[in-house]
Amino acid sequence: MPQPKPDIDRIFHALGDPTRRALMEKLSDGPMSVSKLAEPLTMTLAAVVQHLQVLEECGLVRTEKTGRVRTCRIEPTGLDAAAAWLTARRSRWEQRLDVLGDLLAQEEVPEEEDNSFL
Amino acid sequence: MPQPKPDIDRIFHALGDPTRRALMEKLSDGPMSVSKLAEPLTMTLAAVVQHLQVLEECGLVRTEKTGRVRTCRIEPTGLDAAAAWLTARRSRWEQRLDVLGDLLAQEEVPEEEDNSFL
DNA sequence: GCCATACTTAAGCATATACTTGACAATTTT
DNA sequence: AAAATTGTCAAGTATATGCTTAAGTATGGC
Repeated sequence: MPQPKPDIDRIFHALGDPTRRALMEKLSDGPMSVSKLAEPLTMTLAAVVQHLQVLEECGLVRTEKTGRVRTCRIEPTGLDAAAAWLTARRSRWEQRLDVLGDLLAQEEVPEEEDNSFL
Repeated sequence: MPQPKPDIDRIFHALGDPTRRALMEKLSDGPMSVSKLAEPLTMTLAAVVQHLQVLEECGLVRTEKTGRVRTCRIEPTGLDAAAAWLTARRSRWEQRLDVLGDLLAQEEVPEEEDNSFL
């Protein structure tokens, strides 16, 4: 795998905004129209649409327009990459903390990218 | 708990920047001085320090200065909140998708707020 | 003491980001 | 057909962000 990165970059950036995370939380309740999503928010519909575009471009949300209403829903696999990154970091230094007990070794840590657990 | 949010807010924002995630990855190899961290990056030391401040303020990294060198290390519990958020979202709609499958087996998708099954 | 190392701090800058407004288009509803 | 609903699009703006430069502080080695 040469560079599977640009995706995770946009995903984390997307999740970095509190409004967008709020949209994700709202959508966890189930598919919803844009105006329904925007309803409780203190911003214009246009702003919400812009956030939705960000979420859709990085694969966190899928939308479909039927008639005049656009229905938004969570893309189930969308968060996988982010979850994988977090898990990898955590297992990495947990592993290191275990070993840290016995050695202050100067040996290099192997550059394994083991995502097989996903 | 009135406000358990501001923390996760800053954590996701911190992880939203690719340089800061790179720092986290580098620190997964073990504790490191600031200049060692900055070495492979194409930016000034000052910039790296600014990123480190962000990481430290949200509890992802802990630093300690001894002599003239500041040693940075990952704070093991730092990513917990973020991981918890992701897990919660995922389990939420996985659960929903399961129920939705059952519903679809019988009838059409309910249009209005029928979230009683959540 | 003197100089290099390893930061620290403050200021400034250029771009990115999260919005707003307003004008428009497509679909329902009446 | 007219009006209301639901969203789209294009600017524009104000602030946030990532970075640089430059000057300063504290420590360590000679």
